[in-house]
Amino acid sequence: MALCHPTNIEDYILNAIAIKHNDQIIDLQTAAEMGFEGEQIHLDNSPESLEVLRHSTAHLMAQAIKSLYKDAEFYVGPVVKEGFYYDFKTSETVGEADLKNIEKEMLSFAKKKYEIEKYEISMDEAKEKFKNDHLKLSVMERIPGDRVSIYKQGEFEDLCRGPHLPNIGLIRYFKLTKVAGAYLGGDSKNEVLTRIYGIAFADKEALKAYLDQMAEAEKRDHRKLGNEMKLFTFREEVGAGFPIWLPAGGRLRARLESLLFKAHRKRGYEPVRGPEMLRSDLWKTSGHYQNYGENMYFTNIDEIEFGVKPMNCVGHIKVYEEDLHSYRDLPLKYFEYGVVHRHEMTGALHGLFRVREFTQDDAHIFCTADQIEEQIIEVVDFVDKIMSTFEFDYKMMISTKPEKAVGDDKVWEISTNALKNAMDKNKLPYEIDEGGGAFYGPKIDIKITDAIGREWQCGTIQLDFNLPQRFELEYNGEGNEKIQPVMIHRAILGSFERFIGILTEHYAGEFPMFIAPTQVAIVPVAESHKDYAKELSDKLIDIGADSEIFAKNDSLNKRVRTAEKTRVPMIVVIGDEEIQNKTVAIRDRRSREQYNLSQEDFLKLIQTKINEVNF
RNA sequence: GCCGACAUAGCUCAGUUGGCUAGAGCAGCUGAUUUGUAAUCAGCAGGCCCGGGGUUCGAAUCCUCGUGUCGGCACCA
Repeated sequence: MALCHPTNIEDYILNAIAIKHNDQIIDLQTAAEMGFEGEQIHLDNSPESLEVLRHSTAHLMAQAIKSLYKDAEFYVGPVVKEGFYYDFKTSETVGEADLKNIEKEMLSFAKKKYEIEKYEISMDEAKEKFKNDHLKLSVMERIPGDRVSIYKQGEFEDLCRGPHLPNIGLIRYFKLTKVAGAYLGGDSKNEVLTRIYGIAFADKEALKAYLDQMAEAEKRDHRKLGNEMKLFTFREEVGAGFPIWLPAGGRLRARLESLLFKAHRKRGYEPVRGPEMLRSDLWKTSGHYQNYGENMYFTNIDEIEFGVKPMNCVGHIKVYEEDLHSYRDLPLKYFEYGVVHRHEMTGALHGLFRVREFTQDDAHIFCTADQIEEQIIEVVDFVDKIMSTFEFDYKMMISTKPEKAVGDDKVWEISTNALKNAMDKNKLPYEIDEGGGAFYGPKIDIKITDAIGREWQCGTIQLDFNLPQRFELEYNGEGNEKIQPVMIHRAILGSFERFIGILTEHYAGEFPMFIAPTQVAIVPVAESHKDYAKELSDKLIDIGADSEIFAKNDSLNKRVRTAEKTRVPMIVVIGDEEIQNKTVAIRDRRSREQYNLSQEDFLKLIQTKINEVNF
């Protein structure tokens, strides 16, 4: 297919902005010189088109920045999942308020409709050209070969491999979204550059849809909803990263805990509990003192140093040590809603997603090497049961042996294969994170995506050969020989804090009946109906449901509205009619319907809804 | 920890270039009203303007040091 060389912007919109050749996006500048033919890419919102558009928008932004900040030097400006960014440096401070100015400048450049030209020069020439930009020079250090391409639009030139739009006039619908600091090369030892993020689309509608979607996501932010629904709070005087659970959050959490408790008992786990602080000597034995001490909190009691636990393994090991064990006893499974403290860096704290004190649904399985696979399968199954109950999309990653590791290769191979087999047998997809395992063993991480697309690790399943060895754990084998057990460290929700945060965003606060802080809102029509409301409320408690009576001295409409705003799953209105007929008038939030039920059927319905979920 | 921004009533937010007694809506309290499915009316109360220090005749407002929060980066056993 021949390529046209349009003479005005409108023609570009009609014609291709780039072509796709052997799955590679080739811009017109490159195609013109190389004569490639291929599938046309038009300016639309396809991934290929957006890739080109956003890359060029990043350049346009750099052009605007250069024009506003004369001493600006530029590092890299790639296209990423959520748009694009450019890292740069200037002597002036760039804040959020400056984004509008930069956008304005970008638009005024775009109006000039500069052609984006491409030419190649030798590396030496490039180094001469960018000799005043030490950031660009450091980019060049990493480029192999001795020729580089330069893209030029108006006076602005940038070292770049492309692909780019043919003309900057095509860039119209974009927005600079955030300004941030970022370490050069992603390494905290390096200097900090200014990074501006932006987004661009082919048309106005797509940009608007994107911005609306972001605004929607913001509404379901668990920090906002947690505040509105009074689930939890943080207070400056209490300290950063230490959540306070309010009654509504406490009820929700208690429901989750009790469901999960039963689920563990069904699978043969025994509840145990270790102390909150253990002597530092134990942390030295486990290796945490040496390797992770800077993330732990320590205190002295009678001149003996104690470490507040950052995990529950050691406590469970002490449970294991309390008895002699036979191979016949294994697997042994201990679980605990273990409160742990970790010194997270201030900048890492984020609502309930990242805190300094949290409760893990933690368990340790002590088993024989032969049992690893079946135990993994059981845990993966457990995870899937819970994730599918909540309709979560989740992703699993198997992390393999890292550089720094303990245990011999053979054991690593067996355990890594055990993880892979378990996944394959369940036909569960997974990704491999090569070398991303813990130093004591490979692991499977379960990641859930939040309302704005960020991935958060929740559950984890880790094979541990290190701690059993360090603590010299053993059991008696068939021939009465001493054998070292294998330890599987696992958490399914990960932590109640993070999981409830994600649940809140997932349901936008509209929790399903079985987990909701309050199951039913009761609205008596008039004062004379309050007794019946109380009666109903008591009956609900008897079947394990929480309710709230809205009997304030307000209009009925107002109280229905208030009840609705609490996001309670079901509202029942009761008045003379209901009392006389022993019925309730139901308003179901999910189905948006109103209907009547006899009191008996209503209670049965609630009971069914609460009990229909088991993990 | 790093870069940038922010912190005013329980909540959401006004508060001009430093200058009157720091305001509003919602929530709360009191009264009237007793309501049939998303806001009844009236009144009242509510503030160490995040904390310490400074500049100034005068600071919610300017400077400084903390604390906390937000957006990223780095970190996340």
